[in-house]
Amino acid sequence: MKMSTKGRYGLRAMVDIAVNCGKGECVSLKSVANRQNLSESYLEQLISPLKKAGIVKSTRGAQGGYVLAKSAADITVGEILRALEGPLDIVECDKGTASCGNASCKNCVTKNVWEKLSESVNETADSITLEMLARQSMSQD
Amino acid sequence: MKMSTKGRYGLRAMVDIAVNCGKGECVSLKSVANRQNLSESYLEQLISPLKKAGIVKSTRGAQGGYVLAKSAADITVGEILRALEGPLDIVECDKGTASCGNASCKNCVTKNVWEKLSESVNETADSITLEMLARQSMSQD
DNA sequence: GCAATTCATACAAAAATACTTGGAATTAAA
DNA sequence: TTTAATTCCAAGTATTTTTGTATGAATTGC
Repeated sequence: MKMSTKGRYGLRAMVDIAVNCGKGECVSLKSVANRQNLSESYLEQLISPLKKAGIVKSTRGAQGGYVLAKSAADITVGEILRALEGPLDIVECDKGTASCGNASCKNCVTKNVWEKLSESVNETADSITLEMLARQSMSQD
Repeated sequence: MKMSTKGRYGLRAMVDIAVNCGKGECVSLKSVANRQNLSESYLEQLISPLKKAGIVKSTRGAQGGYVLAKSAADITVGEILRALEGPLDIVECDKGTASCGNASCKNCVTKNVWEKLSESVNETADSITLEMLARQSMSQD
């Protein structure tokens, strides 16, 4: 039931990028790693799915780095976490036998539970934008 | 982000017990395991925390088994899952350094995110009672 | 006494997590 | 044009967690 470091570190990295690339300049992962006290090489792995999801853009080479691919107000926490962790479903119940015990899912009343939980997690995560977090972070410094 | 088999199997077992012990009689784990197609010895490990949490009662010896320790209407899914899985927190942020990177948690704007997610999961899980699930299950058979 | 059951604990295989390592490709700046 | 800084890519690895199994003791109805 716990979120892995992918989601935890990745969201922190996104807030860091949102805060530190205000003037069109991009930020290197190295600087993110230093500020956030994270391993740079591990961050590299986390940023990759974020790029594929169209959340950040990169420029290679010296002086390169990352910028948000769109406005922070248009990026939700849900979007970020799904890119990093896959579907935010507490239980994936579509395999039938896996959690139901019988292929027909006849007795699978628990399925409704997992669906409701997924719904509430996704709704909550989607209701928070990166801009909100960036604003909070900046008002603290 | 996924719930382990503890929560999945355990909740199914609880629904099974709620459905199959209507007349004050108790149900053996063996019968639960058979109906639900689960390993009996593994179920034994799952029922233990449920007993400690005061959700089921047991009687030992031949003809022994388990009964709900209180009315199914007074048992929530949240209660069951917390007994099985520990706190239903997507991230536990109280350790400071673990997810924040600095002990003072100064920049930990993500903490608010994890707290909101936890809140919505707990609220949703607590809004579903075992009675609702038992009713659904019985109406399907 | 015997069989059925809960209860307790230790062990083990498999899977997932959390990184590290090594290098290739790209590009701005010296 | 070299050099340093960076993204990008793919494996490899140690640790932890998960998902059970195995063994046996304790209890109790028949």
